[in-house]
Amino acid sequence: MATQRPDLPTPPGRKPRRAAPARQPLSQDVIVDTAIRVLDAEGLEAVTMRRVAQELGTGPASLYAHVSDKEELRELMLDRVTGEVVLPVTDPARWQEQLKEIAHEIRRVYTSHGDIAKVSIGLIPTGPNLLTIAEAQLDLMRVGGVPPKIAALAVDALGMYIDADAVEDTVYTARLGADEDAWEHFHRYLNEVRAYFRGLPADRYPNIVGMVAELTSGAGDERFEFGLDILIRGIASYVDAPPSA
Amino acid sequence: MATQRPDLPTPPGRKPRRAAPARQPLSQDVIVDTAIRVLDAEGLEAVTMRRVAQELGTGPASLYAHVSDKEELRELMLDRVTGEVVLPVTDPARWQEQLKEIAHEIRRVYTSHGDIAKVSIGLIPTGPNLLTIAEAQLDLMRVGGVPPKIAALAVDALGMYIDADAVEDTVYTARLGADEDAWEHFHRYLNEVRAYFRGLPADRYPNIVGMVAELTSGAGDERFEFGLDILIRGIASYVDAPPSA
DNA sequence: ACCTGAACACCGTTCAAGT
DNA sequence: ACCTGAACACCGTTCAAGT
Repeated sequence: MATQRPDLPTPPGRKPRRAAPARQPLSQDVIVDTAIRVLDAEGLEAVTMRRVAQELGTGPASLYAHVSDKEELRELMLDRVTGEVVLPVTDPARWQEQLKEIAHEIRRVYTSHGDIAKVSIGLIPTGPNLLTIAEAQLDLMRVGGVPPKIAALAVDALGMYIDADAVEDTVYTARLGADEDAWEHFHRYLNEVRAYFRGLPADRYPNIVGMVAELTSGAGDERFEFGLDILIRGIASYVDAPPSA
Repeated sequence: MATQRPDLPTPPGRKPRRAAPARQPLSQDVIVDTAIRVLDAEGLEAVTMRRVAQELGTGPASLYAHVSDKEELRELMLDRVTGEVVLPVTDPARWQEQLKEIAHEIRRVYTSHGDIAKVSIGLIPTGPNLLTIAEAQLDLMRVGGVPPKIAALAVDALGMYIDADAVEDTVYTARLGADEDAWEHFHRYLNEVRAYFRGLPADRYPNIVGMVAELTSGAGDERFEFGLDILIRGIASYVDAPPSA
């Protein structure tokens, strides 16, 4: 590695080999790394070709040798991130609980990476890490006795629910930059919504007005848990009871 | 209206009152109208401030007198579109079916307006039309005996599912412009996915490889129906049986 | 093969100036 | 009050040219 002795200063008149070599040789990996760093710090909107290139000390055109376009970069980011999801070993006795554990784990990983869930929505999962997750979910439903067709659709429905929830979580926390106290801002907004609902004409919206508390409660984990429960109950209802349709 | 006699040509030397008056006086309504026209024809991405302004024969700056920013315009578009949703009159005996009917109706309206569902995802519904839909859903669950807390969360979960499905539907049909046969393109892509799944290592992805048919079937209505069924079954499971949590 | 500068055809938003 | 031109600070992508 060291063909040079760094303890001696460069002799006068000797030029460094290159003016300013890019710190790291460009590659798909370092591009995705950098993009994720920007994502974590400033959200998906900040991940532009130009911004990523700048972060790497080069121009935007240089990225196109390693990534076909911005959409591909986003999908590569998603698959990298989903690699952080830790999956349980299938335990037939706990298939419903483990299905929930996976959902919680995906949610944890997504919400720790800005609004990456936006990339996932409406995308057929083909990246290796997303496939591994689907495989684990299918395995749990198989041992649980869920009919294959239902299981396939359930993977879809679960994915949609997790994605949509993660996006919702980040929309309000990421709407304002990281400089403001996002959580407090969200609560202020929630209070505005509550007041707005309460002020609605009760004759036109009797159910909404009568359920303001329920509609604006559980902002986070609790709400997610309940929705998940609805889904898992629905899935479990097909065990030994084929769909009527 | 006519203070001028249009059958006679303008006398020489008489100038028309104004050089080229904008066809319609600018207003929030005509801006939203125009934006939706662009959405229907070319999708949400094409709805830019500049494009809408151009369509109205003016500059982008002119829109800011009627709309605070692009995000507000998008939300106004969403609420306008949801006004097309036709709601059933609550029939207690058919609450589950009617809940499904509403879901289908929203899906129909969304998919007929490009990828407008993208605006809905992760947005607390506050527009009058979205509130009317939520009110109808809550009413059905109330007469069905669903506990209020579950009903509130179910509105959320249903919304997420419908939104995510509508986005998925449009991602692949709208990805290529309207000039190509989008449906055929989608089928070709689906076949690629099938071949890709089939070629996966069966020892690592036994469930996926063994369920290729189920995983890539029902592209449209059928898949939506099944997912909806899972959700409604889950919701119904709470009737006279409070949540364990 | 990989990288780059410069250009092309776009963005959202602001603001001083006009009517 | 409403509208506008011009400007500012950005975009994604292409392409001929360099090494």
